This record gives sequence, structure tokens and C-alpha cells, in this order.
Amino acid sequence: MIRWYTKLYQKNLIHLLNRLLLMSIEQELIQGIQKAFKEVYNTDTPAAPVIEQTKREFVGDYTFVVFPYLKLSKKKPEQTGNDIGEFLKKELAFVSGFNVIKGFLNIEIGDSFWVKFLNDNYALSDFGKSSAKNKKIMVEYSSPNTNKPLHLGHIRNNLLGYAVAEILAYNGYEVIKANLINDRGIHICKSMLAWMKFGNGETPQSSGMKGDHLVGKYYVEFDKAYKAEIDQLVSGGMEKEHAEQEAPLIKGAKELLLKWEQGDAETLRIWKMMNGWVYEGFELTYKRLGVNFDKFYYESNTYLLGKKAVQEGLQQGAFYQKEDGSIWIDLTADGLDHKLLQRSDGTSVYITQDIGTAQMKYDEYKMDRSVYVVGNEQDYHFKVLQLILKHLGKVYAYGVYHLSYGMVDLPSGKMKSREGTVVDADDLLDELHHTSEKITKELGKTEGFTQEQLSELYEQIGQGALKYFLLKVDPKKRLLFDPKESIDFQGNTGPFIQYTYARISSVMRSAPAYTVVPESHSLLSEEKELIYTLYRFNEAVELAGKEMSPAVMANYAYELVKAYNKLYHELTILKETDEQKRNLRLMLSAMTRNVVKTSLRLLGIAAPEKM
RNA sequence: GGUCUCGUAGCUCAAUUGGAUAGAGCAUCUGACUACGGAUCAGAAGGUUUGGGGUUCGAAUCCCUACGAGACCGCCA
Repeated sequence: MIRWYTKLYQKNLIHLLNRLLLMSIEQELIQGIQKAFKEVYNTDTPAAPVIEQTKREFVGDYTFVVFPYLKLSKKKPEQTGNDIGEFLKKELAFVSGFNVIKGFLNIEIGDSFWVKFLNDNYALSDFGKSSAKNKKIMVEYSSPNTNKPLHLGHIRNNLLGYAVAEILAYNGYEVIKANLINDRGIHICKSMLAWMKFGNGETPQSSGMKGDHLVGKYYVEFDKAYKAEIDQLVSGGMEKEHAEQEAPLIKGAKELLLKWEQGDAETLRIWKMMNGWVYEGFELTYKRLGVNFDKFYYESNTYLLGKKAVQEGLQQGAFYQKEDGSIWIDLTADGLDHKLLQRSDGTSVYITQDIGTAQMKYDEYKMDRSVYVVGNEQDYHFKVLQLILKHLGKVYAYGVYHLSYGMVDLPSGKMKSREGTVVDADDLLDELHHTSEKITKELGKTEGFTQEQLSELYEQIGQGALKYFLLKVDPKKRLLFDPKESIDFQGNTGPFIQYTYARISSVMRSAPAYTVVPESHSLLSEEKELIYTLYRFNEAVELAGKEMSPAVMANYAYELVKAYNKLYHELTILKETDEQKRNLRLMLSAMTRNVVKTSLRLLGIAAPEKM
């Protein structure tokens, strides 16, 4: 018992020390370089010398570029590199050698450092996880409208939001996942009106349709009928713009919105019922995608809140009122325009609701940062929102961050729900499930799986392909999706990473007992490369968090499995007869398995043991 | 009209945030399985980083300009 505790204690201690050490290896180099300037050249030390990883085609692990510091050394680049290299080699035990090419000082780290690193960390299932930072971040994502089902663009949003939240949590932040449901407004009234007019009481039960799809069907029907009305009015001689206002359907929808705002019982009943259908549908899709939320906000609850803030701002003099009663903010000093905050009839606009919701969120959570995962079409909106909050003197304004991601476009252009030119989320997931099933069957490696396990596996791999496909791209960039070209399962893909995980798992299942190796053990290039990649996991997690970019994580995972597969192919593991070599490779396998699993988890991708 | 993104191999994406000879995957071609899992590995070919100018030791990255693509600028959400 005592031994067990001691062991556990030691393990934790080692873990802790490691984190300190990990923090400091690059910093030790930096400090060493600063010291070198002081002692060798007797000059001021450069404030923050930059250390980078050495490119593969050169010998070495870390590179210091001396060009910017020649003013300090007053020597030629080669000479400066040599001076500092010599100093570092004497000063730091883990520096085993160096070479200088032009102005690049390539520093070599000795094998013993890498072996020790592996010995200390191979068994940690939470390697790379930061200790608590005592900071709260709210990540709002998904935030759907309740008048139509989710499409591929929403999937990108959901996956991004989820992955960013997971990555931030792994970086030590306390994360609150929030979803602001856009459940009121003219859009839902359109679906409602169409259902009332053409629906004949159809329900998800009676039609067998998923609730969100049923409501979406009426949204499309509204648009069709509305366009027909416009055409008719236009052919009767009316101007198009006028017709768009005068069509009976749009008038009806506006009337419905008014009734809703006045609290008309029948309207509210239908609204609640149809929203309920949509929620049931969303629930299924969220569950299938594996995303979740800690807090739901409903716009119907928050849309009036902003008005209070608007009154505050008016009293403070941050806003001004026009004669017709409408309220505005002047943002010309910030390089923007005047912005309406409240209509002349006293009703609130979109941005007003966001002001209210921001306050509500902060009152409840007092978070340090508030991240909004919203498409880049709303860049302007969020710029304005943050400015307004600043003008109102809200401290939390500075924590607002718009994680702006690019739209998912089709070869034909933008997806439009109303026109039905969308890649439906549920359809796409089904399709990938089937593709995955087909490929898996062709490869025929799933002996002993039950029907249920097979179905789960197909789903995991299909989603692995989709999620990786969407997440490996820098969030900021727009994404092109061609429905005619199926998502790959080979190469730089989710299934490739999943495959490597399954492959390592297979090795480990038949692995003999193994243990750490002496630090004097020397490494082959494949081994060294893999350890080096594993070592960089911390950096990848940190950068992914800092940039809020799951793409960093995805690309790291790909590099890692590539390094492992290379080693796997070039060297034997289980059949290796030299015990120390076998032990080292088993440690490498174990650690790679852990890190791949964590990387996938941070991306929301499942890691199957067999596939 | 104004503002803001973006433009890298045929296609989809990287490039340690200003560093070395711009890297991967797909597609094409060539090679490696009586196997520790071939959804793999090795190799070939593919580039004036949209064009032009500038900044400096050094530019895909920063500045200017032209062209091209997209988004936003509503008392819509």
C-alpha cells in the first residue's frame, strides 16, 4: 500500500518536474545564447533570441539564426555562429554538438536527453495537458436558426467550436460551451405560416420526417410560394421591389411575427410546437456528431435584454437618439459608420440582442474571454459589437473574440437553404457511413465484430474522414466541398490516423513486458525523429490553443503518424531480439498511441482499437 | 461606390508567424506483402508562390499597385 502511494507520488513528481523541464529546454538554449553574448562579446544580451526547429535536410535539432545579432557580435556570421555554438556546448550538458552553415547555427541535442524524455513520459495518458490556468473561457458555437436543418456549413461550425473548446480545456482553461439558439424572428414565422397554410397538420410522426427537416421543408415551400406571388404581381405590372413587400405571404409572416411579439396564444402554441420538432432533430444530429453544450441560450429570452443596455448607453451619452425615436451609435471615430441599435418603433435589432446576451453571459460566468464561433460574413457585426461594448464601458468587451471562419462553398457557389442548394448534414453523415462500410468490407479486417460493433466502426471512420477533412484546414480559410468527389480515406486523412492508432493498438496487444532503457542507449534516425515529434506535442497543443486552430492539431497528428509508420516499416518492433531496442520501440509505440489518441480526442474524432 | 478577407504543383492543403534548396496528400508513373495490420512504405514527375514594383543580410509572409475570387456595408437575422 505504502509502496503504491510512493510510486504514485513519484510518478506525479516526475510528471511535474518534466513539465518544468519541458518548459525550459528551449528556454535554456535562449538563456544560454544570452549568456554567450554577454560573456563572449561582452555586450548587451538580445532581448528574445528566437530558436526554431532545424529543417530536416540539415543536421541538428534547434537552429539559431545569427543574422539579426551581428551588430552585437561585430563578427562575421560564421564566426558568430561558431562562437556561440562552442559556448553552448560547454555550457549546456544536453548540447552534444553543432554546425554552422552561413548564418545558421544548428544545435544538436544528445540522444540521452531524448531517451530520458521517452523514459519519463511514455506511460502518461495525459501527456501535454497543462495544469489549471484559473481562467474561464466561454466558447459559443453552433447557434442555429430553428427554421431549417443543419447543413455542411453548420457542421464546420460545430466541429470547430467543439474542437477549440477541447483544445482550450487541454491548455488548462476552464471552458464553458454555449449555444445561442436563434428561435425567434421572421425566418421561423415563414416556416410557421407555410405549415399553417399548406401543412394539413403534418407532424414528424405522421410524415416520418426528422423534425428539423419537416420544418425546413416548409421554409422552402414558403419561399417557392412567395416567389410565385411576386412573379404574379410583377406580371400584373407591379415593380419588383414593391411586389416583394406587397406579396400576401410576406405580409402574413410579418403579421405572425407581430402576433408572436404580442404574445398571441395560438401563435405561441404553434411556435413552441414547431421549435420542439426542430430541437428533437438537432438533438439527434448533435449526439451523432458527438458535440455537446454546457449552456443553452434562447434568443426569445434574451432579445429584450439589450434594450436595457441601450437605455444605459443613452444616459451615459455613448449613444444618441434621433427625432423619430430611433437610437444610434456613432462609430465614425473608430473608422466605421453610424449603427442603428433600436428601431423607431422601439423594437430591438439583431445587434441589440447580442449586447444583451453578452451581459447575461458575463453576469452568470464572469469569464475572462468570450469566444464566438461565427462565420466571417459577420466580421463587421462583431467588430461593431465589441466597439459598442467598449463604448458602454464594459470590462468584458476586451475578452470578446470573434473566431471567424471561412464559408463552406460548393463548386456552384454559396449554399442557400431557401433554394435547396445545400449539403444536408444528416445526408452527408449517412453517405460517409456507407462509404466507410464499403471500404471496410473490401479490406476485410473486421473478423469477430458484432453487427453493432461494425455499425459503430463504420460511423467512427466515416466521421473521422469528414471531421479531419474539415478541421485540417485553417479555420480562417474558406473551404471548397465538391459533393461529386468523395472524401478520401487514404493519405492525409482521418482514417489514416485512425488506422495508425489501430495498428499500434494491435502491436501493443501482443507486446511482451517492457521497461525503460539506459540513457546511454543510442538512437537510430527513425527513433530519434519519432521522439522529436512526440516532444513537440506540447508545442502543438499550445499553439493550437493560442491560435484557436484545430488545424494545428490535425497537421501535427498527421506528422506524428507518418513518423511512426516510417519507423514501423523500416524497423522491427516485436521481432527485435535486442531487448533494449525492443523496449525502446515499445515505449515509442505506447507513447505514440497515447498522443495520437489525445490528438484525435481534441479534434472530436474517435480512435478505434481495430478497424 | 466604401470597407475587409483571400490568391502557393492539375486538384485539396502545409510552410514553426520575416529565415536555409517552398513541403504533404490526391490524381499519374515505378518499386516493396508466404506480413509485428498494404487504409502502409520507398521513389519519379509536377512551382517565376496571380502579374509588376518596393522595404533588407533574407519575402509566399510586410508595404504599394494591377488583375482575379469572395464577403460585408439594411429600421433583415
